[in-house]
Amino acid sequence: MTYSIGQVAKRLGLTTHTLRYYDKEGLLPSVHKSSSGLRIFTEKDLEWLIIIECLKGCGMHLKDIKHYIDMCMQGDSTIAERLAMFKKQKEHLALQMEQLQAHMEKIDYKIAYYTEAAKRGSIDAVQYNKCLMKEKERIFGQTIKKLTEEA
Amino acid sequence: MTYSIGQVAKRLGLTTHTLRYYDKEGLLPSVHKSSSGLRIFTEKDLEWLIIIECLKGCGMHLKDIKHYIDMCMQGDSTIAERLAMFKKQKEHLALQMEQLQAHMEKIDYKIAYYTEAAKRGSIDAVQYNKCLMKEKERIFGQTIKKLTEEA
DNA sequence: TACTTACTTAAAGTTTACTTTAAGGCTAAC
DNA sequence: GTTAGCCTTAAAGTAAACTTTAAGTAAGTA
Repeated sequence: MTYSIGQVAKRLGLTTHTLRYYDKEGLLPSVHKSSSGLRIFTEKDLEWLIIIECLKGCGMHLKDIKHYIDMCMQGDSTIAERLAMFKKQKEHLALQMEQLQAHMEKIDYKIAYYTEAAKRGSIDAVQYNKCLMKEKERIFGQTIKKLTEEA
Repeated sequence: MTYSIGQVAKRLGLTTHTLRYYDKEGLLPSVHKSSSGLRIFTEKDLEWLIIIECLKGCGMHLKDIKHYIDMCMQGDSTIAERLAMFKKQKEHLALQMEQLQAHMEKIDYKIAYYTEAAKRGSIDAVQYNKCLMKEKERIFGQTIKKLTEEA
């Protein structure tokens, strides 16, 4: 089973321009061309693209993704480096997840805050909800206290 | 307790340039100036900055963050819209976390893959580990199968 | 045959969020 | 009195990942 550039683009939510751009940048070394010059994508190529999207989604730059792909092309001598790269990305990803979790706490607080404000009819009145004020202290207190202590 | 621009920059991991840039862009309407023109940051301003960092970390653009801040300045008439904004951000954030989780699965697979390759001494030999091949199917199979079916 | 989809090169344009440069001036602390 | 840190405006520069434009060609499908 093979796919045209248009089919792949549609399914992965990219444009054909982007796929050609990736190809030009050396990110798709395994994509072959038909006798008439059309790009032919195999399932292996789709796997590559899925990994590219994954690494991009982790915040890796295209040039670093290219470096990884170059290593793959080089063969078994780069196995250790590739393993190290993914281990590093895992740590990075774990950090990102922690940060998103911290953001989520703040956003949940703000939702509670504005829900209370909507109920009471004004921002000023929210302070009378002691429970919310404690929550605020819990979420903002740490960061701000650190600032105060070291100032 | 108040802080200078330099103190705030240091603590929040920003530069003084960036803080002045934010100020210029209207993101820090509550920062006042001393008689000699120095910016004076209060704890309230730090809270603002923490929220700005949070929204930025969620992928929101500065101009949308500014819109939020403008709403805050407008007062109680915008409470409903602000609540809606945070609810939307929560959904967005939940999606992001799901995606990171999906990325993590792929990265864990790659770590297992290259660990096995390192152990066996070659990429080619990895395919003999049936367990890994099943894992690969589980992780890549779905996405690729969807492609195949609808092609 | 007409239409859709694909191909090429090469350069210019876009967006976001800064960062840098320039050039000069004020003020608080040591 | 000098140094460190702060201030101003205004414009130019940077990086990343595309996107767009131009201009022409070729192959496969209804």
